[in-house]
Amino acid sequence: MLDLKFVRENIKKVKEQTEQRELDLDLDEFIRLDIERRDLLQEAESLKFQRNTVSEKIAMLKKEKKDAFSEITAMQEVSQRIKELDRKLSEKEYLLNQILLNMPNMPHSSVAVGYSEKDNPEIKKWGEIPEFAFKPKPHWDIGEELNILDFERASKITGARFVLYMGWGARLERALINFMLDLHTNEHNYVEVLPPFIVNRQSMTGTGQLPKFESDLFRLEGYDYYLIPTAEVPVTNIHQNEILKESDLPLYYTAYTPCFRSEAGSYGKDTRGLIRQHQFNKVELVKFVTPESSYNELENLLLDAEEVLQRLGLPYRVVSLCTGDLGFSAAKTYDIEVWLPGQERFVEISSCSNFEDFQARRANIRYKSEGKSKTRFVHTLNGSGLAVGRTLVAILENYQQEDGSITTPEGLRPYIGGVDKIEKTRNVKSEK
RNA sequence: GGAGAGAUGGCCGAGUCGGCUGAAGGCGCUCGCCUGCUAAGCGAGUGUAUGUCGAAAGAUGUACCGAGGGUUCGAAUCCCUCUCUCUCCGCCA
Repeated sequence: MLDLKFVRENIKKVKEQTEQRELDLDLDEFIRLDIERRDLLQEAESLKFQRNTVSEKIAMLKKEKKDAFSEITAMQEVSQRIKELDRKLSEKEYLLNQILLNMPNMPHSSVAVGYSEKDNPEIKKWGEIPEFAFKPKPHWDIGEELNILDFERASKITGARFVLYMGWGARLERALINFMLDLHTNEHNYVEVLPPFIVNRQSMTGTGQLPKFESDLFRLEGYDYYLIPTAEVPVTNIHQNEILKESDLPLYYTAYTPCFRSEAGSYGKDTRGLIRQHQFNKVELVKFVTPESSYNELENLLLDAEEVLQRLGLPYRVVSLCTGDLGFSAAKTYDIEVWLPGQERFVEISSCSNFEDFQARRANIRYKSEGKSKTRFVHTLNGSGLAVGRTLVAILENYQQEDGSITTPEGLRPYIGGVDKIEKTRNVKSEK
């Protein structure tokens, strides 16, 4: 959420911004409501002052057994008027808040202006695109041939866009989770967190998924609860409504969670394989930092995520999202895209963002330095470290051998009992 | 799911029959004094949000005692609804 005062004072900038994103927000209405709200507030407050003073006087009069009838009748009217003003006021505030909650963050000045992902500048590249003496296969073929990914049975169990990992597939996924968590906790100083996978409306609003993106979420029937679309939501909301000590900052958290996304509106996109699933695993990195340090922290967050790919020997590039491709809550985002030889394309495997105080304001996460009285909003950041399913995809496609087996990345071997090669997992075929 | 108890400031903990209670008292913390050092002692201060005045220091208004609503001139105190915590029973990994 943007600061009301900021919007008021920078209405032109905000307008340009929302127009560029083709958002339908009535900012003139916003200005009008803001003025009305302040007028109402002023009137209500001066009446309340009057009521408080006279009420005290009434108490005195009663104590002295004197008559207070005229004061009381006068205040009856004042109270009625206050009630009316308060009602109008909360109406205006509600409307203002709705507009604010639907207003996206302002991009950082270093973000390139552009309209789509084609305009995202490439920041860096790492690793060699592997050469194959044969035609590399896409992971869905590899996975099914090795009997480690079963899409058919998953759709029987649940439906489309779910996957069943079997044997070495399941083992590899678990190994990746452990590998990532160990790297971030042992070497990058993150505290491991295992949060609830179901959150309430307030948490979803705090990080910016609600109210605008309800259709992307799975909601529990009969509750105001949602399945998390990313660990960002529960982990960022750990400190919802808290005032942190500056000396405790920066806070680094890492969490493994499954992520649930309805993928509404993505029909026909990535329908094969496990690139786009309703449920996938992710190890997330979340930071709470001071405003002064947040952009430096973003660079380091990116490096922490990149290191996972480097240790796994997977080639990737980093792009910086342009203004048109930037997410709702982010001020700046780097996407890491891993190379998938089976599909001959780069696919997003991590997204590292600085939200500045956008989420902190929504979730009311502040900090205070020792001895000083003023509180400030923290800056929050998060990044995937990494999307586990897509990492598994990248390993299958980049490490595939001509005989159909998979060489395992050296860095991962301690997590899979030292095996250097994955071959066919035994499968039970039905006779139909 | 059933029965009961509770929710007050950084923490503990008072708040009588509704009225100088933003909230006693204690602890903690900050600053100052005192003191060979430490400890103890003494004094002052110590919430958040937002508005107004002020260059600033600061002064001042309003709101906030789990959340929302109601009664009242006036509510932490009375009434209603909800949420959460705890205890007991049931069920369950």
